[in-house]
Amino acid sequence: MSHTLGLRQAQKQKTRQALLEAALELLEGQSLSSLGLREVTRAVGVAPTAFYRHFRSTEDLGVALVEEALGSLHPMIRTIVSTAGDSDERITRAVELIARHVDAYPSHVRFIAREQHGGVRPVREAIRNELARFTEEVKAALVTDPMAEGWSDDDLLMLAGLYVDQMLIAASLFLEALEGPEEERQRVTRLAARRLRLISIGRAHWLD
Amino acid sequence: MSHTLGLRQAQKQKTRQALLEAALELLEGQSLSSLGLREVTRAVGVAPTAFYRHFRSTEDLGVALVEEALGSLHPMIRTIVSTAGDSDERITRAVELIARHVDAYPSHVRFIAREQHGGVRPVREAIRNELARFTEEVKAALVTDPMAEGWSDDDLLMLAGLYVDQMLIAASLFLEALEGPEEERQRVTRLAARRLRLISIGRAHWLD
DNA sequence: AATTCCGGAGAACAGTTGTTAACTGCATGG
DNA sequence: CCATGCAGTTAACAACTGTTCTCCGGAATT
Repeated sequence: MSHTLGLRQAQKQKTRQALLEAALELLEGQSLSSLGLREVTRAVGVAPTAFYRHFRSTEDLGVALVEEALGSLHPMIRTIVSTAGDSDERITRAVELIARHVDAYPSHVRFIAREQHGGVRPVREAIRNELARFTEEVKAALVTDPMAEGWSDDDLLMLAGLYVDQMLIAASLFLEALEGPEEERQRVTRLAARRLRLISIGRAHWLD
Repeated sequence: MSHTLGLRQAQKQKTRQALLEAALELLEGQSLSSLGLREVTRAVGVAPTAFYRHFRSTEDLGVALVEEALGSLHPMIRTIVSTAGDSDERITRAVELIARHVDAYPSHVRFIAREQHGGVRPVREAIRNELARFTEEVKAALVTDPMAEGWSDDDLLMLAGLYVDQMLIAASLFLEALEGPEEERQRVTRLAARRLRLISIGRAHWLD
């Protein structure tokens, strides 16, 4: 299946990746809808027209970025939901993993947070679809928990969505705290953990 | 106090308002960081240079839009938190009010959702500050509730933030459902209500 | 009634944008 | 080894951008 790409295609994917990375960096200070194609090629050190060999437009590039950014998030969600331990331990571990992910891929997180409600429809939809897949995955993990007994499918999906949204909010808060003092990070950690704890308590008493 | 503005200043505020409204409309299809000053003046039917009489830049205009958009939201929050009745009634009423607000000011909601994490720092900060004020207000309302007995200040702020974020998420969902079928709006209504209900349950058992 | 103030218009600027066409050189497949 | 394919280049285009300076006309002030 995985042919060792020819020299030709290898070089192509290399500049394609360079374009994506340059775009991600430029997007730290603006939104996708204002990102110019020339701006990106200039940052890479390539002719403007080379852009068209890889993407039809910056919109197109944005959609590709969604896959890349949320692709890196996918394994993390798996790790979080498959963590063992009691409720508090799992929450602490989840927040910790989120913080670490933001440290590792800050521009990915920024891009998703920014473009989730951004000005480019196809990108918004790509993010929405991808997040819906995450939510389904979280829901599937919740079903296996004995606590899920008696829960309707709809309610489980609601809970999963609540968790996913909280994770995104937490990630966004960690991002803002990235260049701040360590104490700010600690504050965010505690806040996010307490939010998740309250949701877990609500979950435990949902069927009362 | 309220002088009837001179003809001069009245006309000025009129075109200023026209600029804000035109910008808000243009921002339905893009982000603030890609909004051009000429674009706005063209939509109003005024010379590009007239823009400078009112704003230093589109960033400046964006900050002004934050006040306008969240100003309209302020009284709604007051209404929600001051509503009487048991938990379920209050939740139903709150979701209803949110839906109605989105119907009345869709572009305001869109602007806030989009620029909360958007590419223009001063605007992000203005939104963050304004939302923090809302959260404080919600917290102040929560304190008056007998259920708040034994709660720490920090936990109350956490809960208030949770509520505010959920309201914003609900508003954003209603916005997406605006041009969709009625059944989609109903789905969002039920989803938002159940989310708030779960949070309220968690709140009721927080001190266990 | 004369003077100042000021919101807006007009023209011009240098710089940027997306897109087109025709090209070059090198890896690829016959 | 030769012919084809194709990633990237070069040059040029019309259209657009933010910003400056100069000016106009009418409201505001005295």
